[in-house]
Amino acid sequence: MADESLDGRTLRATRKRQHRRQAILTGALKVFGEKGYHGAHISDIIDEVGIARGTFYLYFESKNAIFLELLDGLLAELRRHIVGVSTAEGAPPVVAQLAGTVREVLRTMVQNRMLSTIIIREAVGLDAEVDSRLRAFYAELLHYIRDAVAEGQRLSLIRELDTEVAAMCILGTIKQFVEQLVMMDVQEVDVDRMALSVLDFNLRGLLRRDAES
Amino acid sequence: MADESLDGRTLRATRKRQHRRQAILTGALKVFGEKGYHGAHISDIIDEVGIARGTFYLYFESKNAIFLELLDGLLAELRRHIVGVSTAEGAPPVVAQLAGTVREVLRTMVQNRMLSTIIIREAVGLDAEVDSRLRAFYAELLHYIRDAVAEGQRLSLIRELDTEVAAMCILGTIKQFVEQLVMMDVQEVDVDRMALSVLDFNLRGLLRRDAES
Amino acid sequence: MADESLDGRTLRATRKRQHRRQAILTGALKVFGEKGYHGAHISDIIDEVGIARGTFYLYFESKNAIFLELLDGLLAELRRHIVGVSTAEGAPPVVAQLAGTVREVLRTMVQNRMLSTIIIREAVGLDAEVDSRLRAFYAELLHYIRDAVAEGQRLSLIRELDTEVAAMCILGTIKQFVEQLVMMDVQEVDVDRMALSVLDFNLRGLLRRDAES
Amino acid sequence: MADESLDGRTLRATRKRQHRRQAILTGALKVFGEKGYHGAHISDIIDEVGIARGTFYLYFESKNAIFLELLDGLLAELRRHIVGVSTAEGAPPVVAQLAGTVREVLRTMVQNRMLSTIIIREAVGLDAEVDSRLRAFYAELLHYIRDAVAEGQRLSLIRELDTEVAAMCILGTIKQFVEQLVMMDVQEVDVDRMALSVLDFNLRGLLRRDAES
DNA sequence: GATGAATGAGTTTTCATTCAT
DNA sequence: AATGAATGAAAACTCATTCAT
Repeated sequence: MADESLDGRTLRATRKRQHRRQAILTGALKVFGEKGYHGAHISDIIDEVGIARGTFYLYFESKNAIFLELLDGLLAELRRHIVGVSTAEGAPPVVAQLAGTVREVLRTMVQNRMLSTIIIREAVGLDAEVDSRLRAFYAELLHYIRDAVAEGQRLSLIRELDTEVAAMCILGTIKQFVEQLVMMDVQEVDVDRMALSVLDFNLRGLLRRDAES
Repeated sequence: MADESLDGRTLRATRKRQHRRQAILTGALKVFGEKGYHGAHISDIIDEVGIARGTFYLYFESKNAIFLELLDGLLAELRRHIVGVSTAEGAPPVVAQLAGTVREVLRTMVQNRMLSTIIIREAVGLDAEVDSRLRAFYAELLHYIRDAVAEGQRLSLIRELDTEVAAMCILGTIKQFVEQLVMMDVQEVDVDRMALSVLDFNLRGLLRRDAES
Repeated sequence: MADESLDGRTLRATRKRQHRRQAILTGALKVFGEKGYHGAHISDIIDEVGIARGTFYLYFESKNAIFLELLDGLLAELRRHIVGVSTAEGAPPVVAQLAGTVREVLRTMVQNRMLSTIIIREAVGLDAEVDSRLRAFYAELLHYIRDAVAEGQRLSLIRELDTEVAAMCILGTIKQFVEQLVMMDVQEVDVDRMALSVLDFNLRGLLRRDAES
Repeated sequence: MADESLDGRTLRATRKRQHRRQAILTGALKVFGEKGYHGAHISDIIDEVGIARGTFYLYFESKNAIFLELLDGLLAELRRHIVGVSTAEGAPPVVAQLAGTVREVLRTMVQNRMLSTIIIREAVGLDAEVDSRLRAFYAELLHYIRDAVAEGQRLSLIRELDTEVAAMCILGTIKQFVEQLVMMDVQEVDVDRMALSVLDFNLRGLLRRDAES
């Protein structure tokens, strides 16, 4: 009996702990999103969550640490959606795969509107650690895009061009869309349509097909 | 004699004042570029310029004020290069005009590498004032691009597409290039070639011409 | 049965309580000895003992209270070894009694190495209470030594000298030895030999016997 | 003219700076002496001196830094009085030289009553830096005393004994006297007489000359 | 005008103690 | 009794801005 009740208690305590930890993360996310990293003070976070000063430090080591954790969370989620383009038989067309990735990245960032703002706008230069993680993430992203483009070339879907330049352009268009989406306080955005628009632009460019001739 | 010498003195004093003011702006630009807005302290600026602490406040009202002035300077210079697309007779082709603008924007930002970093990365969220100026600038830029695209459509150079989306994509590609250029510590970059690459990407997209058929 | 078992339970509970109280005292002693009063945190003590934070406060009122209790314990033990010099018939020679006391004091402090460190180095100035107890203890000690010296003079064993000064010197030599012993991490020290050395120095001084003539 | 007046101004400014620096040191000394290292807060020091919080940090890097400076000052002054025993012809007798050193050490510490308190009681264990300087100082002191004792033995002034033990005993007696002097709030103490008493005790010990035979 | 010493509000972080479970 | 999460007062330190000289 004792054991069971102890287990129950411990379990409940652990859950409560996790719950509060999550509450602090959520509050911090809101505050960071509203005020930016430098404008957000520990005081703002604890006021938002409704906890005492010391309680914050019971769950996180510092302002920087909680920010890093939020950042890591978002980057991890983004990475989950960035899966290499597959050319296996039966796999969807490369372009469709790309469209899927673009759509998921946009969707994730719109859902994490507040943190995305910071990632895109403010995070660079905050901190050596933050910097290096962001750099690494963007490098991965560029690498992924470059590979996809190269694969498209191998399949003769994509024309001859500098894959490096193309990757940068694509990344730029995505970032700009996220920034726009995040700045607009629109709750419901048709992310799918947007992803298709971005992709369409990147695939076909501005010119009329016959304008080049 | 007295009058003349006074005039002379006043003149010289005014010139000296202007000169020093400029020196402080230059020093601040360097420091902001190296350390970012929050990392840059008044101490860093006065050390860089070689003036006393109080002197800084004789020329600028606050840290924020000098930053705003630098920002305004860059935005003004950028605006000078963003001239509406002309369809007057004898004007260069629209595409060439666009290429020119892209080239000048890139060139200006690379030349003002340090401040550009801040505009792209850090300035948003600093301050209501800074924010609104940046928003206004980007809005103008988008507007300019949108108009140019629309003009291209009117001339049947540009295919049917959402000019809003196209403008955002183009802005995104440019920003990404600037960020890349600014991050790389390359002194000499072939901005012209880059502008052409960006333009080429934006004009033609990724796909092979015959891949669509 | 109920009564008996209740008594038994009460008894067992009381014993357990005493046992745990002692465990906390021991853990605190170790921590205080290693880190000093200010460097020792309640967290260190409860980690050392393996109890919860709140449990500590079930047994002791405060950090200061447990420190005071440890201090009192050591002082009481030291006092037990400081018995007045006896001149009763059949009593050992005064010098031998002195030697015994010095030996016991050194031995006790070396055995309580950790607490002794604090008494000698850090305890003064911590707290009015701690201060007054230490002052009282040292005053007693000085008094004891002074009396012993005076007794030695009455018995014509000890030369004419200021007993106050002599007592202070003797106390000083003992404290210095304890400090040295405690600083050296030697586990086994020949306390007896040391006590004899100290005593020899104090009795005979530096000079050659014939150097005075 | 300008140069001269500038020099004058600079000179005056420098003097004022030195003066204020000294005032802070003095205030800190008083506060440290009254409350001990841990009990002394920056707030106490700035209240004592009558300056703003930031001003303190204009002159000293941290609480630890100012304490270290005070400590170094006292140790330096003490070292000035600890000059090796000279056996050159015409030099004063070794014992007289020793007496001089003891007298000067006592005098210096009594004059720097407040800091001496901390050195003797509290300083060990404060900080790695403080610790190592104190250790070094005491090691020097022991070395000096040991050498003096050995020299006395070479000159047949001092009897056969363990110079290490003797040095520790002598150091102990001196420390005890300083502690006593510092604790007593007596303003005027006959340091000379005390130094002679200490020395007499250390030289001749307790026993009557004829008691040993 | 120039100087730089002085200011003090504001920020992060620590840790002994309390209290609901 | 035991637990350990929560508390919040208190402390060190920063830095944009002011002001007497």
